[in-house]
Amino acid sequence: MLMPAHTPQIANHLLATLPRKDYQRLHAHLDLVTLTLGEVLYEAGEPIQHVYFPNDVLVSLLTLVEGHLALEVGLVGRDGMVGTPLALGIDESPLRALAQGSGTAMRMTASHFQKGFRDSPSLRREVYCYIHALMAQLAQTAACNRFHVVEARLARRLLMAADYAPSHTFHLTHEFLASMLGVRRVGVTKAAHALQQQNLINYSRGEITILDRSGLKAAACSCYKIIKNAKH
Amino acid sequence: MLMPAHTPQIANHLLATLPRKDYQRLHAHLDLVTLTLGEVLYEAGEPIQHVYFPNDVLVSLLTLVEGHLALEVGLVGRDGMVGTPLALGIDESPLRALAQGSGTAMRMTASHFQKGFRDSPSLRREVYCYIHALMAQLAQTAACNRFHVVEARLARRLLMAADYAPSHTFHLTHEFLASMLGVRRVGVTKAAHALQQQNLINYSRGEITILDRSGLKAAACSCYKIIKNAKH
DNA sequence: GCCACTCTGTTCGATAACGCACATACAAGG
DNA sequence: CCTTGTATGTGCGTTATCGAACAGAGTGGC
Repeated sequence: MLMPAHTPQIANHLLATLPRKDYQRLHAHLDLVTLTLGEVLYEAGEPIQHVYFPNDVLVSLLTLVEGHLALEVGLVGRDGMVGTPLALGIDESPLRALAQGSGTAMRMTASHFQKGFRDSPSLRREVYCYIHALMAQLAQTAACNRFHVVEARLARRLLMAADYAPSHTFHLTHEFLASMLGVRRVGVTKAAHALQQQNLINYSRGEITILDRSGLKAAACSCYKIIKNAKH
Repeated sequence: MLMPAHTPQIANHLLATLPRKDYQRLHAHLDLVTLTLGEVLYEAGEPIQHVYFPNDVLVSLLTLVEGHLALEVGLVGRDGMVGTPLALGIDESPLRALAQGSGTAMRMTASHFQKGFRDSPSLRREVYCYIHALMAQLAQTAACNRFHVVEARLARRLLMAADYAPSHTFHLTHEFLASMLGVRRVGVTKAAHALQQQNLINYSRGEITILDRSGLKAAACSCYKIIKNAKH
């Protein structure tokens, strides 16, 4: 892994690739926190209190559209950060940030982040680069939502969950996935059923296991590869 | 308007709100260019040669998905710039930038922009703020593509065209709109027909006129207002 | 062992959009 | 005038998804 020897718990790529000097200055203000499924890191339209650098947890970014449940438009894992608007000089986001499972992240208050951001050119470079990747992800998601069928989108979503989750099993109910994908729960049930019959996944009462990763890739839309490759 | 007296042709908001001193330093490297419908300002995955600050022209950002025509995921008008990846330290975009009509923009080479960007804190602030608004637009588009019917999305798209176009009539064929919205040409024909029967618009062979702006707003999805309000 | 709850599976008709094919209509040029 | 090309309109059967309602099935508490 990329993490420096003196901080074994830092799996976040943005932090891990900082020069040691820059990292140590930030270190004093970074807290290791544990996030739980369903935790709202910030709400759309409200001031961002903290930024988060996920280690082994997935955070989703959701848009709120009237008459619909929140729709997922982006996913942040250990290669990103939650709270990018602060890096752009904005103190709130139009999106809600929601933890997708249990795991750890490095947390920093907004003001400490802003100071650290000013003082570290390396951090700025990393974060701006990540913002670019996130924009690519938002654009790809827009296209994916338009063109691809539920089954392919579900496969993509499960692959992304698996990439960031600590284990190959994770907790996601059909109901919850339906909200993320912006479809009915029944739509997810059907798609998940189809994937299970192809022996790609297995699930029961919210516990999903990936059986055949490459098969699932074949069932997913090309957006999976595109988004993955955008992060470099 | 916001444009300084000494540069009557500068209608672009980002440039117009710069302090005079900062603007004058940039001025030497800014060219007034005329864009024509269909002109590609940069291609996805190829180095960005110039940035553009639109005056009275609309530029759309398109994602390329295999098996489909390019889908519009964002629109840049006089309140934005084309070439934001350069501000994030990236020299190419995953998106294609396409001029949506004839009009003028201020153009700058990539390297001059990067230098000007380093030297002007005001420009940086403006551009980062715009990047935030653009991200909000991408996210909203993703949701809009998922939830809203063609007629509402068409209405929104026409309103946005009208907001940035010099006149209330503009040239957009059904075929072209279909590609932007990611639907069949027939879908646009039907939706446009419906809007025309409600006396909201009028069109013939690509020339579209808006007859009832507020009526069209009512027919459009709420995304129109949301995206507009995000730009401040 | 029973109850309440959550999660998953199934069915129904309705609808929006699809792909394809063809018909009309208008404009420009020889 | 006639041809060619572009733009728009229409009809057809098909598919993905919707909304709503209900039927099992596993899990945990009492």
